[in-house]
Amino acid sequence: MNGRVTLKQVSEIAQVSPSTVSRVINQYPNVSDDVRERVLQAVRETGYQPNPAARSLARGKSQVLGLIIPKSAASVCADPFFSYVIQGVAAACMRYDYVLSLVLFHTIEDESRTVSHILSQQLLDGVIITATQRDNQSVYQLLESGIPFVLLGQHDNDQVSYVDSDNQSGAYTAVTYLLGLGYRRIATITGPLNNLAAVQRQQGYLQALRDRDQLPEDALIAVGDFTEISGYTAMQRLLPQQPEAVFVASDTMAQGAIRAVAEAGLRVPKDIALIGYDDLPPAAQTIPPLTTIRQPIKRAGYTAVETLLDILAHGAEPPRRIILPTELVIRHSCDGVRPLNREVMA
Amino acid sequence: MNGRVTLKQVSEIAQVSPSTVSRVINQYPNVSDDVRERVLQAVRETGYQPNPAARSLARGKSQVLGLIIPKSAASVCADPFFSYVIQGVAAACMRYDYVLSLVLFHTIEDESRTVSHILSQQLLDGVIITATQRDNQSVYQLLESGIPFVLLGQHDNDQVSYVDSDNQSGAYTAVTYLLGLGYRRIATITGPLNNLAAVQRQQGYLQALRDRDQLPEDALIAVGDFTEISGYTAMQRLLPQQPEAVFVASDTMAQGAIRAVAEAGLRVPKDIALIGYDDLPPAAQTIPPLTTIRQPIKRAGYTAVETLLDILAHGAEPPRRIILPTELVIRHSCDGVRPLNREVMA
DNA sequence: GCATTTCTTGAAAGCGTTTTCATTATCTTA
DNA sequence: TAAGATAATGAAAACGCTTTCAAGAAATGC
Repeated sequence: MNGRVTLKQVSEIAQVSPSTVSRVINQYPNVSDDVRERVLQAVRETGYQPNPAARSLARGKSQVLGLIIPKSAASVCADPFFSYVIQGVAAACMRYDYVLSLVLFHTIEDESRTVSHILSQQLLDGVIITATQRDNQSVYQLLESGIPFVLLGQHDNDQVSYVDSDNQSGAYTAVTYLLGLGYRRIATITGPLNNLAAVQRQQGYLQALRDRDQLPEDALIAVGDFTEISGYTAMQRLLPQQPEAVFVASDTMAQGAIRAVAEAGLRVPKDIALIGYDDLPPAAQTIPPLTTIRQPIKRAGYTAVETLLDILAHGAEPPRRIILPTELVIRHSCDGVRPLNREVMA
Repeated sequence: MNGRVTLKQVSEIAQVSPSTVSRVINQYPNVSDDVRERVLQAVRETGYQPNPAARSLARGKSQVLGLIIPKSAASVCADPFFSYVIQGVAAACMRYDYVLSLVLFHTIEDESRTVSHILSQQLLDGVIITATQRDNQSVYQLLESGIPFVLLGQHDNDQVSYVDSDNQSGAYTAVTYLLGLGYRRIATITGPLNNLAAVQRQQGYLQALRDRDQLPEDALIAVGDFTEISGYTAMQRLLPQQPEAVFVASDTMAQGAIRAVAEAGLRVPKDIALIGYDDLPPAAQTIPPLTTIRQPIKRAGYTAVETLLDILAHGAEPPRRIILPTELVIRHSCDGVRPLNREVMA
């Protein structure tokens, strides 16, 4: 029938009290089978759907989750990373019947003001925040406010629950793979060092070298900021050092690196091998297609929601720490021949 | 004070009835100045924030807007278009104090089921839907349901309100620009022809040719589907026709086209000029940087929300049709020298 | 200066659920 | 089979706001 059926009307049709209908709807155990069936029948007939507002009011929960992305508009667009996060989170919200409230910031100044504004609305049951900056203020605001939240990305504070992918191990795998192919003088282009993920990838890089008794050289480490152009300039700085291979901490930067290599009249992978990180769609379309480390961004978003719901149900203690595994995706940017020193990969 | 202050508590502090507080909060005119001031003072003191659930219930409005993106997960990610849409919509929702509920579909089968599910929830005050497919079912479902909605993209049905950018004029500008530079034998790579925007861009292309007395040739029209790879193959089909310039209906396809040109041993823009459409960030990073038509996607999202709110406030009649202008962004993919036939651009 | 209109305010009835509490009906168990 | 425990149900009170209605106060018109 029409969409404005109320619980009371259902109760009249089923000849029971509203309380009982509510119990059936919410799957309480203490309802006799025949009554339950009668109610369900009435629900089916009428097409009854509980009114979310009334439910929120009575239960004191909004059934709304916030996704806070504290990044300027420009960078959200440029980076498909956020598309994936949003997708994963949206899918999970859908799946668990939550409404997703998306909060994007345009400027840093907005951020703290808006976060506290958001929180004071008592609108959100919980929050997911993507904050990879090490010193992000919003995280502390959330912590202080006591609202349940999950961070996408890691954090030092031992009260925060987070979901992240294993940056260090991903980087380690990448570099070990390059070493296994026989490459030496492996350089890296890192992300911005105030970004925890960037630091962890760098550490994975260093660890892999050390485990194979390679001495890391400062000259082989160029700092970027995850943008294409920064990959381009970083690579230009690296080229005089004549690295045989480069571990680039993001696919986007790898694109820039490829560009720099090409402009220098060199070839990937013949003259220099490149391995990226992220496995975003453009990675498969570079020339040559990029060998890279896939991180399960979408799944991380999904998992973050599930973790948040778990916290909502069972409390924030103990904090949840979830690290998702990464995966090596082999394409053709490391296919250069390195007959010397060739080893079998672990 | 704490976040659980209720209107009634405020009313006690201000020594007025709850009704009066409500009137002040909602900016009703009929409140004497001194009373209003007393109430506002109490609100400030307590940090009172209205409870959204209670308000929704009483008003019968949820203050939630839905954004429906009927696209498979993969394509949403691949296409930054949607990032922009989401941003614009999210920003506007924020601005007007609405909650954004994001609805993404994974499969087409999901679509109609989920749309009706969504609608039956009586959760959404209104909906924005991005549907560029000409025969999209969801649009009819929305129409039938009577829920207020705005389409991002155009539609034949004369009851639907929409916001879109001016595809035909954008394409017209692009082709006219090429003609003005002296190029002849201008080809086009179109989007999928079940997509209205794609068709309109094609029409703009045709019209521009006709207006300059150029005869369109079927052999110079290659159909793509907005993906990089389709641009690549379309360009391969076009090359034997030796076009001097190509109007490519999306930047993403233009990237593929550049790739095909490069592989054929030719150069953009020296041997063949290319002009794109969209002006997404990657456009500036192609080699050479892409001259393109900028469409204000984010602004369209923002405007769609404003239009929807207008409909919510004043009814869906008459349907709103908003066409936003596009803009020519000149970079370096049309810089080839064409000494013959050079004309002044209109 | 009295009747009429207009303003300002408060009381109270919703809005559609959930949930507590009390009541009755149904089992156990001795 | 009586007493106590347990299960199934309904009445009614929240939840926190908006809004209608009525009443009293102030302003207006003649």
